[in-house]
Amino acid sequence: MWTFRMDRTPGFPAAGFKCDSVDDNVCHSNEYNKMSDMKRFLMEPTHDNTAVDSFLGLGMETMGLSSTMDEFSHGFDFSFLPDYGGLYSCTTQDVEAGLKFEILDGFLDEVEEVEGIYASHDLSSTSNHILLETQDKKKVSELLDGGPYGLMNFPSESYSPGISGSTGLSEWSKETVPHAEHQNALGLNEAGIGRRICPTPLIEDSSGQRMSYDFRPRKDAMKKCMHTSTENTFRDDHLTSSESEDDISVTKTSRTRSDRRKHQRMWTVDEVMTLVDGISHFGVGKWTDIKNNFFHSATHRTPVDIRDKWRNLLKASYNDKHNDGEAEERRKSLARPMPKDILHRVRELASRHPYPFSKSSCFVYDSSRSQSTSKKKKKRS
DNA sequence: CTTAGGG
DNA sequence: CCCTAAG
Repeated sequence: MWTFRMDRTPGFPAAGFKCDSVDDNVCHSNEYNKMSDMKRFLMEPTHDNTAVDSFLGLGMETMGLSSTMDEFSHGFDFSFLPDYGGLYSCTTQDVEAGLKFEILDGFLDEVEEVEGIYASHDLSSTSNHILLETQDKKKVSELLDGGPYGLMNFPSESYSPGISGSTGLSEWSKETVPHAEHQNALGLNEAGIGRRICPTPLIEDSSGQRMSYDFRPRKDAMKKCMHTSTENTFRDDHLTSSESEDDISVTKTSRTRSDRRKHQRMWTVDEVMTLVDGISHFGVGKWTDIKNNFFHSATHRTPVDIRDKWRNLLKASYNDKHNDGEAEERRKSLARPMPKDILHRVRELASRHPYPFSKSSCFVYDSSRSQSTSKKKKKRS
């Protein structure tokens, strides 16, 4: 089992930015060792995803997507990347890789929305598979050197999901859906997210009955691909075949587009960190900027969503601050243990930026510790 | 259209 | 997450 601890530093390459703090960009060398296992895992085609491919009819070649790759990559707009000296070691090939990744995910999203299925992003393993198959192994290796997953250097939002892997994340991430109703509907929140390997291509409903769907890509699917994200590409899988079946089994509830809270996607730790990074760069309140620069590829996560998340983070960090009581323990047993480091950063940023909470003065932070640790925050816009 | 706030 | 008001 891999245990990728989130010793991510402020300047993590997730967003392709350079922080004004010490470390910046590319993965730190000390992470290489940790990643080696994962790399090996990725390099080994032992996991037969071809079944999934054919099942979904998502074979890149089959769809002739490869031919359109150039078009895609050329039309992709990276102009949003500020010149923070932030270089993302992202070659054209990397971009294509990322695009392939996104495209596949785009189809998945399409499927999810249209069919109402949440086949979960387990299928992203398919993407990896394809990537690994289409790219020169050496090349892939290079890509991976930029991080646990080469495409993680893809300049947009947190492509670092891989790093967050670890069991801790899945524990944490599957909690964020408060309503059991959605949890059920999303299925993947129960077990899907966090384990992306799906040895079995069969999609089953909760009763174990196999279901068949038309996964052929649609016209607008392609269009959507351009802006689809791959945020939920966790890699914390440990091939627990026992759970793999649950990963895929998805329940389709009678939810329509009219329903509010359509797909409440839980925020991953990576996203949160990306958000924190974004806030440190642009400051609180510049949510469109943060969205465009740090969550560009995240179709969901509107500026408002980001703002909301920040609001919640503040609350979380606040709660985390002074509650060591018994109520906390009870809460923690059910909820995810939001990484302390993140909460610290949140608190730090919060002390720096006054959130426009005109009335709620319930967010009080002692500026004592945050000042001592301060030095990485830039200036407000 | 973007943000702040409240639901 | 959603909706709305306000700039």
